[in-house]
Amino acid sequence: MTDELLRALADPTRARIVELLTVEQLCVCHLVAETGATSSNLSNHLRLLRSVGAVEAEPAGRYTYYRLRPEVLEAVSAHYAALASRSRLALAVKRPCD
Amino acid sequence: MTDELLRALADPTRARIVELLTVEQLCVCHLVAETGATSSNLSNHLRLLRSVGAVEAEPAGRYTYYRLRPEVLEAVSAHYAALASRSRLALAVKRPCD
DNA sequence: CGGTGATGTCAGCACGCGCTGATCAAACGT
DNA sequence: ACGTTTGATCAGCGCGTGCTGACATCACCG
Repeated sequence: MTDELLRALADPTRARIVELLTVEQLCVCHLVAETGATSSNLSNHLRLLRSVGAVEAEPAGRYTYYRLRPEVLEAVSAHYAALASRSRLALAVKRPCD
Repeated sequence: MTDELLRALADPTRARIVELLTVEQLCVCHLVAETGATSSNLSNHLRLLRSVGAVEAEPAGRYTYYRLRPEVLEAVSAHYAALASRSRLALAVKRPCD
């Protein structure tokens, strides 16, 4: 669970991209239409999402389809679930301040 | 599930704070010792974490103890779990590009 | 083969944001 | 009461990073 992955998913524009991709696979032109962002802007965001393994690209002729990698999202979910679980136990412990 | 909450948790320093607080409740002086950051730096981070509801502060005389709010972490986990679940179905759908 | 449209890349700019240092308030110990 | 310590707040600085615009590339179509 790298910080880079969490930071990549926490950006508003990229979070929007991820949300759109949870419905169906989309090519960049769809994302341009849905988000209103420029193609170069989206291309930069998609490159970052690729670099952290959150999405993968499938060139299809002139277009490029993007899809999510569910395992990665599942890993993020598990990460926060573990933090939540441990934090429940932590409420019972208080380190003395001396 | 606000973007602000996700962004707050994605910052490396704040992620470290959260991780430390999953073990036990700590006051700011402990966090200073554990992270090596300055108290004003930590105070700023803690204020942001408070503003998004991730932690709560309990003044105890001269000290201030901080603890996580497990429900919030659980909500974040559930958020990503839902994305992961939906994304699995999305792999079977591909919007035509015309 | 040119023309067009889809996508990627990069340099440059601007804004956001994290870090610092100074200051202040409150609480404890002497 | 006074000094010390904890912690919060704020202004200012600097760096990271997202956005843009121009250019390059590749695939399709006439």
